[in-house]
Amino acid sequence: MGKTSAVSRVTLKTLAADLGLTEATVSRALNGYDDIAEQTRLRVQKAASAQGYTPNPSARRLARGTAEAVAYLMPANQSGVSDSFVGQLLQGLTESLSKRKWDLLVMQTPAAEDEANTIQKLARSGTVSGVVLSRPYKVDKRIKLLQEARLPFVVHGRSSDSADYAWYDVDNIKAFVDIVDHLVCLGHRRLGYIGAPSYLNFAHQRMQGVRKGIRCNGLSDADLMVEISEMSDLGGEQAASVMLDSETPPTALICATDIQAIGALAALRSRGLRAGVDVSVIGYDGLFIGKHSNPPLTTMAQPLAHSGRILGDMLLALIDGAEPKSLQELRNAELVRRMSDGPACLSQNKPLNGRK
Amino acid sequence: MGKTSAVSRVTLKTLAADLGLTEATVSRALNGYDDIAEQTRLRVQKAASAQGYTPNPSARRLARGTAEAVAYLMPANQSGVSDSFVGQLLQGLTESLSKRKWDLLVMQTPAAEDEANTIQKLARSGTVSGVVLSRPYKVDKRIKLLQEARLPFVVHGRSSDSADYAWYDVDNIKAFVDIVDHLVCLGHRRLGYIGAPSYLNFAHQRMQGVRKGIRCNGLSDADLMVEISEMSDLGGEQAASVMLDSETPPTALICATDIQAIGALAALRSRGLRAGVDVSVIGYDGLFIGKHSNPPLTTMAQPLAHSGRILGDMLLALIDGAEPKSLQELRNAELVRRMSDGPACLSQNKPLNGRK
DNA sequence: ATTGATTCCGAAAGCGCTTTCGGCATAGCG
DNA sequence: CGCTATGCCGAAAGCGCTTTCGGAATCAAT
Repeated sequence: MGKTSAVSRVTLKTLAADLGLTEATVSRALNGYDDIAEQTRLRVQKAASAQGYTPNPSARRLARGTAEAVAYLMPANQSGVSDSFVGQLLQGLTESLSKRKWDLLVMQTPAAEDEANTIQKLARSGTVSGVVLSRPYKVDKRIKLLQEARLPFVVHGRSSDSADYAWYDVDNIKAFVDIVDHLVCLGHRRLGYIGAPSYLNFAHQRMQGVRKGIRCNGLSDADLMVEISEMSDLGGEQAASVMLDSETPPTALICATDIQAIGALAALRSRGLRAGVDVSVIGYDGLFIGKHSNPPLTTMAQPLAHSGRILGDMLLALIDGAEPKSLQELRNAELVRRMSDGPACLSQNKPLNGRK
Repeated sequence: MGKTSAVSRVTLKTLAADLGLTEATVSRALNGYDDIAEQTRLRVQKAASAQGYTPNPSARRLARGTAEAVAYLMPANQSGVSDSFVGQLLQGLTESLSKRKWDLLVMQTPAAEDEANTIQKLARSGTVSGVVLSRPYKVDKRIKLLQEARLPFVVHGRSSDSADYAWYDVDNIKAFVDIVDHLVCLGHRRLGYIGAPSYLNFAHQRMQGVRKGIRCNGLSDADLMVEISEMSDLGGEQAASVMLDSETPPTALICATDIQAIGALAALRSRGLRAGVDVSVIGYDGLFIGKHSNPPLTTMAQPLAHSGRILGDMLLALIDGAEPKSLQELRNAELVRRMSDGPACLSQNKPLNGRK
């Protein structure tokens, strides 16, 4: 038989012909215009679903002049460790968008130089009517470009100046102040911070939080040791090693991300140190997997349960004309204590006297 | 200044007017037709990039009759644990598609009943010219629907009858035979298998693999204890608990996924059993996080490094007219030994004699 | 100088849908 | 019965781009 030619498409034209109506009438009937007799509308709808008519989105978009689609800009996966939140976020986004039957595109901004290009193309081509941007940089060109292009967008996170656009973020500063508070309460006086590259604004914020926490608790910069590493277990392990092997090692390690914290735990183990008793380790993210690390990781859990849907809803509202400034949502992270934190050993807090 | 009206779009028409040419000519110049004088082509290209012209994809798609886009059908996230591979896969897909500047849509097939509907709409509307499907069921209606719709697609994984379509998969059977072999070599004779719901075909395959391994090693069904659980740490923990608390507990636990294996480790710990010495535990997936479990998890690592790109390339080839059957790629998983497996204690192998 | 082949560009149709506008009915009113 | 209002539908233009076709030049060949 050979392959029969492609299934002949059912278009407005064929539908209209079948019904003895005009394309225009059928279109209006299907799109809820009120100048169509209820009876014909029913007839049309029945025929449409019977023949399995589905409008060609390109044609519709072209005619309507709207994209009926939004794009998600994936964060560049720098260190090989894929971001597990992407899946969840996308799921939420699709949920939110499906209410309007809009499409979700995912894109990656390639090399930094092409960034501008990519965004501008996106805006000018009218491929999408909105954008969700994850994990902005401290100063993020993409945001400026989106603003200039007048393309509605919401940011998952915030860049340094976040006054003028819509975002959904967690209060990183507060979260890390809280961590410091907690640790100080436990008697820790010499802290180590394992940070992430600060061009990522969340990393910057978390660092700020730690600094603020230090000040608020009457400690000085001398009481804080800082190492920046890449966001991977290895990075965390190396950073932790440096601090642990220093003259006056901190009694508690605060990590910008759980991944790094998990690496830090490895560094402890390899030195025979017990996390939670000899040295405290606290991460951030609330990764489910922290429950099963060795020992289970105490962490600041960020609420990303419905972040995807929230971002989606925000974007839709924005496209409908809402004020960006009215769409800024700040959530709080929550400390979930597992086993990697504990009171400071007093002996360790005064090593200069104790050891020498 | 109030907001200036939307940035006026630069279209073929405006471009052509500026250049004193026809839209048709400009279009052909930009699309590499050879009936355009080299000199005008240059002139056009210069003007286009100067004015930042980007063709409207809807218009182009409509005119060309091709979607220039493919869809990724996300696996439904059943147990709350988001699939971390989604991010990686998408990254690979975008890479592959960007070669042709095609778009990537992600969709989720909603409730099982709507599945047919969703797929048919996808096919009939011409939204995309191809589909990537992840994690098929043992018998997967979506696959049949895609075939009937004559929409090119590649499957990440295989359903039970995989002869006629393109797929990329790991040899699950071999992987689990290998696991059994390995365990038997280590002296284990009583095995437990923590499986996943077998409507997911990979789960079925893995189960088959275990069974085959048992046979090949001269063991009988009586030597294998099986528990099916959902794919989560808790599921794994519960399943492991059941086996561990049975009359004749297995000396080694094979888990369909790392997540479950990690749960199984928890079950061991809570019983004071040492993974790797009292009971062996082997997972599957090669999740990075297994390095940091307690103890580090021995696992069969599946190669999903470039799976996204491979799937993308396959799909493009398919759309270009390649034979589906010629696009079937089977990879092997690889055992990475960490700390959760070890030789069987002889005493444990004969508990009926030893204990009673 | 005439013919035929090239080279290059314009004209025009069309992709499938939306939307405005106008017109023919029918209904409602005095 | 004539009038305007109303309900319903067809006609037509257009969204921005592609692609086929034909025609006006230019060129080479006889």
